[in-house]
Amino acid sequence: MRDDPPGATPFQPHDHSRCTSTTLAHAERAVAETGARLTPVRRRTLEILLEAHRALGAYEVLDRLAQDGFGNKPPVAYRALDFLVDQGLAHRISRLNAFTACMHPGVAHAPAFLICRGCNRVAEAPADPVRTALETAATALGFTVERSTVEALGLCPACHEAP
Amino acid sequence: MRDDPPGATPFQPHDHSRCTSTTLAHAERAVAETGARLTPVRRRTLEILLEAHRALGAYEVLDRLAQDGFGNKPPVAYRALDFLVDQGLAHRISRLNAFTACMHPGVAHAPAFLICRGCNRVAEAPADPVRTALETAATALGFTVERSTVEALGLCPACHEAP
DNA sequence: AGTTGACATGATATGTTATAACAATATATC
DNA sequence: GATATATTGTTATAACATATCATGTCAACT
Repeated sequence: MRDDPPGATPFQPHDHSRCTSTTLAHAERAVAETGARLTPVRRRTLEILLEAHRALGAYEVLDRLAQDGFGNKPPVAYRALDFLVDQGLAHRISRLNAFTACMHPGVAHAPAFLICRGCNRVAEAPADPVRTALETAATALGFTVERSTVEALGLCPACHEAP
Repeated sequence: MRDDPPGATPFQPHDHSRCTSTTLAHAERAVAETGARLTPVRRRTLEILLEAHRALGAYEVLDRLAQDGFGNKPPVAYRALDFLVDQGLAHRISRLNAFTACMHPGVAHAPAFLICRGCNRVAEAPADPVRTALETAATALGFTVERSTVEALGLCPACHEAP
């Protein structure tokens, strides 16, 4: 067993079961603090996202939930996913119409998403300077930014070497 | 008649028929240069986007194409829209699953999109500094960016005043 | 313990967005 | 005008998403 280096991303090798359990433990606490509950469907949905370590469509999530004995109708997946997104435990990747587990829960962040077209994995990159630049551009046109989406499609280090 | 000020955006008043005809004229030339053809459906699709001056869903475009005697099946709209996007004459707004005419065709650009939630109009903002910041963040993780999406949701100047 | 109210889940139905696959037609080139 | 290529049309279906109403669960209060 080894610790993940700081700044670890899904693109780098890491102890997967450990990052999963750490995140789940955090989730329990974080959710409780807001007065919400991490119910079985919600917890399992988060696990599914964590196990995948890539963006999953709502229907992929739904299939797995159904296999585990939860409902098999779309709202089941969408409600759980929306909950996780609201709680900051998952992100929606607009470009893919899909969802990923948040890799830095608890830390205030509005990341840029790096989507590898080789292995389909998604990493979160620190995006403060990106947001700042966007704010500046928007302000120059008199536009007030409320929410923003920053997503990049390309190749991760591993897929770059072995295409 | 008056000229649009440099940096005009859909958020500011401007001579609409003029910006439409200018863009169409440019499109004819630009497309010819690449060896492609601006066929009737494609041309009409671009006109539809230009007339709307906001993001239109593929099926909205399709309805209008059908009214004009073109096919009424989804691929008709999607093909024309994809063509225009490939040619740099239109943009896809990922957040809205919708399309807009490009307001700065010909000029090399990878704009940030400012989406007003008041009036639904979409403006393109210069995004070079934004892309640079994104490149920097990605490179730090060994990720190579090929395409990127930068979209902001918020309020335009007009809607900010009169909500 | 029983009532209430808020939250959560399940089920039905439908709406919206997007593409694969193939046939028919137009256009360019030789 | 024969051939190749690009474009359009059609059928069918896949993939993504939400509205609505019924049912269940849990905690707080009386």
